[in-house]
Amino acid sequence: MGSSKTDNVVSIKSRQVSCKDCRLRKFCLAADLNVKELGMFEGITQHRRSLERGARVFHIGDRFNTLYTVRTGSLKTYTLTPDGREKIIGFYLPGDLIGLDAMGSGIHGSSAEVLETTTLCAIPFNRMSSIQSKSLQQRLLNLASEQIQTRDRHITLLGKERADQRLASFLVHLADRFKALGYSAKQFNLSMSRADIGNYLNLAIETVSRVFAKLRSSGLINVDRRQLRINNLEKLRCLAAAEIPKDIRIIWPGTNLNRHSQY
Amino acid sequence: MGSSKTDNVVSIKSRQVSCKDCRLRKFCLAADLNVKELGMFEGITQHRRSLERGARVFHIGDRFNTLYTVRTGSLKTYTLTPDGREKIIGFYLPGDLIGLDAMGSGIHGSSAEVLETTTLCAIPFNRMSSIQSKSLQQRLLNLASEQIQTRDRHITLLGKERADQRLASFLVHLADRFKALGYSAKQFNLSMSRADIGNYLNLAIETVSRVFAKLRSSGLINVDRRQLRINNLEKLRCLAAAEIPKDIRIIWPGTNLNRHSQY
DNA sequence: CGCCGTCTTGACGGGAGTCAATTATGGTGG
DNA sequence: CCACCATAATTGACTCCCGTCAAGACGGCG
Repeated sequence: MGSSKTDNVVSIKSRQVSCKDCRLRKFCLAADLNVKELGMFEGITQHRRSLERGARVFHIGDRFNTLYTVRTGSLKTYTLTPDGREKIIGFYLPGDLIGLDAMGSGIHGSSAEVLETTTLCAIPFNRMSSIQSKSLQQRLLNLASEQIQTRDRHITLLGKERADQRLASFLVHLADRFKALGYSAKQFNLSMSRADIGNYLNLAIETVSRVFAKLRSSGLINVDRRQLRINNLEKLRCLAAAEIPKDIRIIWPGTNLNRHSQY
Repeated sequence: MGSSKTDNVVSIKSRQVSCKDCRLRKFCLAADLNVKELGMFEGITQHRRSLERGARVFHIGDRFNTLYTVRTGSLKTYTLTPDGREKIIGFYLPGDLIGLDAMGSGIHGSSAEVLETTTLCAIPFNRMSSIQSKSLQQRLLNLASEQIQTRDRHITLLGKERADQRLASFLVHLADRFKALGYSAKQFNLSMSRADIGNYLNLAIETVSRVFAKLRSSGLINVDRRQLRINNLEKLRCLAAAEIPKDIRIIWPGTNLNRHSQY
């Protein structure tokens, strides 16, 4: 079925929040626009009906023509491995822009799938380009650049060798993002499954489950299904960062560096 | 010292190849420029003296002001982990553009270090922006987008569970890039150390060495120090894709052949 | 030749993957 | 309301790939 869900877009202007008043504007493409530019931008942006869990926004191989900003909800993007399994690249929250990776080739190299009931703003790329706005061009470039840095941080995260560090980093990063959005950093729910988390972090689903259990029993977090509460964000952050450099072993030979029970 | 190496840039116009005749132009920012634009672009681009192995082009935390295109040689970029070790994000070959990740924040989030004697073209970002060229803007955006896709492929590569798949993927990717540059895909030398490769692929240096040995003993490649010869690129590609060619067997030491060594 | 950094090779143990069984949850229909 | 099932998640047992430690080989260079 491909990207059939992009068909029959119904603009629900009556219920839409105008870009001018949108509290997510500072995150999105329209961040730096003046009033006139904002009007033009709003004119081409389509506020789409909500999508249900599992719906695909675009798929690998689809022709690129639209950028999307998450308004509410969340989604994941993934590529396909040569043997046909999905590899999750990122999770996207309100304010995030998706589709940037396809501008270069004109073909989507990843798929985007909704994790929960989600609403998006759709921004036709051609029409957007026709808005001759220096601010908009600049903003687009900056967002692309930021996404490169985001990828770099993800790659760095995947370099952490131990499973608890990777999961802790993931949770801390989520907490920071929710905080930046004005939500609670300590309490939120995970819209992605354990399988998604494991896929994202290169961990088996059982390992994710076990690390959750360990973090819970150590008191750092509470988890019940998708509900997460972080009891000690700072210690979690330390765990995420704490890798024991090899030199420390040389400095304190024979020390029992029990790496698991310190938190 | 920071980015002191960017000081005292000496333009060696006398020996420089003009952008117009540069065989790497189709890869670089100047790809789509018309004659007039090309002249302006060439006017602001500085062709820098060669850098020696270990030289840093920019460092994490440096203020961003210049994009660089690799003319000859190669380099690596890396971030720092929270505990201060480097995590290699990518290797860059002639034609590649570096620095794009810093446009958004204005601060470099990664460092770039030369792996061998290398020459760069330096493109001051402000002056480039002052060239009001639609083609140039577009090209910049496309390259940023492509780098996002490159990162996504790298993340996908890191998701491969077995060490030989990751290393094979790495070698195949290198081969493809050399071929695209007009060099031999079958024979080239690795400008990066085993430690760099391991860091890039999330493998211990010993594992890299062992997998090289296995690939050599299975006849897929020849390696002597940094010299690499690929004897069977297609089978290497299959291994990278986790598709197992029937007539190749790689015997792992201390492993019974039950499970994975059927190839 | 001795020093040093890079790389290789061997031995060993552990963290996490795999397999499997159990529980919890949610949706559906009788 | 409960039986029924599918999916998600947990937990246990076991295996094994690869990281770690250690020693040695191989240049390159003064």
